[in-house]
Order: sequence, then structure tokens, then C-alpha cells
Amino acid sequence: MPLKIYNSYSRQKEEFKPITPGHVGMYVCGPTVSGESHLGHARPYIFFDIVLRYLTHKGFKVRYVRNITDAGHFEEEGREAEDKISKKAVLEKLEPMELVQKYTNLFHWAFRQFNCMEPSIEPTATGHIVEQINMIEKIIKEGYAYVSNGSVYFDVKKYAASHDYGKLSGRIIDDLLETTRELDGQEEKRDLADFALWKHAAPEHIMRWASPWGEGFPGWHIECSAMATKYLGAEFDIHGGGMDLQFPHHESEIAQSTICNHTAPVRYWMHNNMITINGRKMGKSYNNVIKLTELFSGNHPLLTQAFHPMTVRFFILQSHYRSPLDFSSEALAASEKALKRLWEAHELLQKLQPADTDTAGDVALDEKINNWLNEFEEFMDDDFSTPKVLANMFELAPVINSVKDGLIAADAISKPTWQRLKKMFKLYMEDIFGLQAVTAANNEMLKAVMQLLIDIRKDAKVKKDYATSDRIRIQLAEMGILLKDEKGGEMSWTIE
RNA sequence: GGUCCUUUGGCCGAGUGGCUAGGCAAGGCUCUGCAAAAGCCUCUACAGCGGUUCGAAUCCGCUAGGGACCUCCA
Repeated sequence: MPLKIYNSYSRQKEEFKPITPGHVGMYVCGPTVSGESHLGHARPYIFFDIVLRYLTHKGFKVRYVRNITDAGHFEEEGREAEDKISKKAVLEKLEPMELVQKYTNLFHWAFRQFNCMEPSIEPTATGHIVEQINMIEKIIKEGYAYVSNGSVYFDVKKYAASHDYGKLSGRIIDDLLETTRELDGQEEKRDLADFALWKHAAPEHIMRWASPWGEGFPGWHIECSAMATKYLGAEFDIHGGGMDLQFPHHESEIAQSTICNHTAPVRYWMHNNMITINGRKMGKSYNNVIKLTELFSGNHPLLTQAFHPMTVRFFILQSHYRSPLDFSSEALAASEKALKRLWEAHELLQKLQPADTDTAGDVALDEKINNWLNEFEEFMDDDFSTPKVLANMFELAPVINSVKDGLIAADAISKPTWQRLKKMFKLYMEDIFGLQAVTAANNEMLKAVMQLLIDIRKDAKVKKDYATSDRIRIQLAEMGILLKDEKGGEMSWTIE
């Protein structure tokens, strides 16, 4: 089945055809590591992790490049700007690389909690200054950039005369040329719409590199162009990122790369929508960010509890990536319960053995199951409709639970169907959606101890010694372990 | 001000013109020593007003609310 991807550039769903058969080059704009990652960051990196996993499942070999933006005008919160004017001893001063390292580590830690796969290449902007300078020189040579006061600007007006500047973000060039913004260094530009490729560093600027135009630092957009070109080629398949990057970041990337490499860089542009909080985009300037560490610990005024990274992952999968997703503690709590239910059905399914029958006792049910399963791929192929796949899984969960409880006869479902069901759940839950058990109930010693308690409780129940049986269950509950009596006298347990 | 998007049941969220997802919450029932879990059932919504159509949550227009981008941003 062909995969269809909504291309932001053409504003429609298109069949995905990689440039090199069997291979996919995918670039996703990574974080700026001048601060701690927050919930807003979770969406693109979790979503594109799903894209990576799904493409891999479809048999593509994916090179996934995600950068770290560690160059720019950095300061750490709370540390004052005076720090930058250097009369202090080296160790007392703000060392940008130290700051960048700290937040990079924190970012990596958080996304390991989310069970995101690591990118194939994770290039840093500071590690590619040479490539960026080379690219800028090429653009100057092509006549689309000019030097002004130690800075280099891209000539948007000239570019727009022969190229469609503004198409990706739906912008009209004339409007952009008229924008009146008071920005730093605006007077150096020939035109307000021009953007910086290289910026001259003022004396107090702490991050600076030598360049043909004097000491300075790269413009924000050029790093992605330079690194994507280096690792994926002049033209590659997928470029992803948040919607807020469409303009000016991605629009500028297209312009730079097109001039430098004489070809449009990207085949499929993919943009995820924002996570909002009370209907407003989560962001530093709105003062409404929930940092990932706060989310995991529950330590934030807007949170009524701590949330497990898997709950967040599931929450994100429950909505389509191009829709805005409104955060609330209640919504996340609902996801937590939903995930628990689904995950338990999944674990149960993996343990249940199919009846040894090639023909289904309940043909209609058997067919229904197969239809739901068929749709998994159909939905994913339709621009990654993860919520629909989950909906089907929730249709299947009662079937699984009913088989366990004997409410549906084991031989109602044929062996091949049952085996397929098992396989598909494992594939989607674990491999494609990247979900994991929320609790660490895989400790062998704990399992053994629990088995002992269960044996004692069973004995007590047989003797109708309910004081003992209740005591075991109640005290375990106090510790956060939920013991459940199953039909037929068996017992199971989960960690809350 | 410009460009674009959005408005779905108590809450979160899918929705391709007709078959009206799913989750959470709530209520009822079944199972059960009790409990939990599980199962079954109930809860039919699409901002408002017009229009197109045999038929619209889905297309068009207007009104109202919300949002994003135009500046660093996932």
C-alpha cells in the first residue's frame, strides 16, 4: 500500500516516493539548547520518531538527521548580561559550551524516557561553522547575498524575482517587504525582508568565530541548510519541524539551499501543530511552559499529579499531528488510564494461547477482527493517522479481555487470526508506537515475592480466612500494588 | 494591520457529503466472600444564521468566539 504524506509545500496529501528507492533521508529541526526542554518539544520529536519507526517498518532504510542548535545569542536564565563583559575570571564567567552541554544532556535524557530512537546523525551548529561559511560564500558568489558592516544578508527581493519566496508559508512578498519591525541591525539590510546569513559579533557577544567578514556568528537559518546538504545531499526526501518554523526558518532554508545547490532541497515538508495550554501555544514568551522534568515529577502549579513519559507519548498519539493539541492535567490523566487499559490488554494477549483451529467458530467476529487489523496500515498510510489506529485497538481490547474471561469462546477465533492479532499488537504497540510498560514490574525477585503472597492468599481464601486474604491485598494496595482476583481463582497484579 | 487556521457530546479528541470513531468521566446491569479489574448496556454532539444539495459536522457565504504566523520559537 502506498504511503501518503501531507506536504506543507503543496498543501495536499501526496504519495510518498523516495528519491533513492528503498532509502529515505529525513531532516528534523532539533532543539535550541539554551534552555530546558518543555512539553512543546515533546510533540515533534515523538511524532517524527513514529515517522521514523513506521518508515522503517515499511522497509525503508532511513537516515534521520536531527540537529542541535547550539550557536547564537545565548544566556542562561538568571545569569546576568554583565557576565559577558569579561573582567571576571574564566571559571566565573558564563561558558556557553557548558550551558549548551547541560541542556543537550537534559534533552537526551528526556527523550530516552520517551523511548525515542536516536537520530542517525545529530550534528551541532557549532561543529559546522566551516560548512556554513562555505555555503554563505557560495551564495555571495551567486549574487544573492551581500556583505554589510561585517554581516552577510540574503537578498530576498532578488531571489523572489525568479523564485517563489513565500510559497511554503503562504506569504506574500510585498507584505514582507513592507513589514516594519525594529530589529537589531535592521539598518544594515538593503531590504526589511532580507535575513542574516552571518552576523557581526559585538564586543560583548560571547559566541564568535573568525570568518572572511570578520568575527561573528552564523545566522539562524543557515545551519540547517548546511548540515542537511552535507549529510542528506542537495535534495532529500523529508524535512520536518514545528509549524512555527515554517516562516521564516524553513522559507529561508529553501531560498538559501536553492541558490547554493541549484535545486529545491526538500521533496516533502512536514509540520506538526503546536501543543497549547488553555488554548494558547506553549512558549517562553507566553510564560506558560511546563518543563519535561516538571511534567515527570508533577512539580508544577498546573499539574495535579506526575505523569509518566509513556502517558505523554500516548497523549500525543491520540491526536493527529497536524491538529493543535490542548494540554490539561485532566486530559493527560485520561490518557494515563486509557494507556493502562490498552497496555494490559496487550500484555494479556501476548500470554494467551490461540485455540488450535483453522476455522473460526464465530466467522463474523473473526472477520471483524481482521478488518480492524487491516485498517492499521491503511490509517498509518493516510498521513500517519495514529488516533484511528488506537481507536481500532480499543475495539479489539474488549475482545481480548473477553477471551480471557471465557465470555468469548477460545475457538470462536481462528488460530491464524489470533496469531495475527498478537503480532499486530506487538508490532504497533511496541515497534511503531514505541510504547513501553509504564511500571517496572519486570524485576525477577519482585515477581517471586508476589507469587509467594499470591500462594498464601489463595490458601487463605480456600480456608475462608478472609482476614488474611484481605490483609494481603489491602497492604499491597497501600504500597501501590494492585492485586486482582481473576475468574477461576487465579490472581494478577499491577503496579499503580 | 496583513496572511492563514480553527470552533464537535460533561471533558479530551477522530471525522473522506449519506453508514453518524475512540478515550476519560457519569449511570445501570453481570461476574464476585468483599474489592479491583473485566464484560454488556445507556448517554447522539457538531458555534450561530443563511445558501448549494434528494441529503452537510463535512461544500459556499455572513456573523461571533478562539488561535497561529508576520520577532527567538517545536
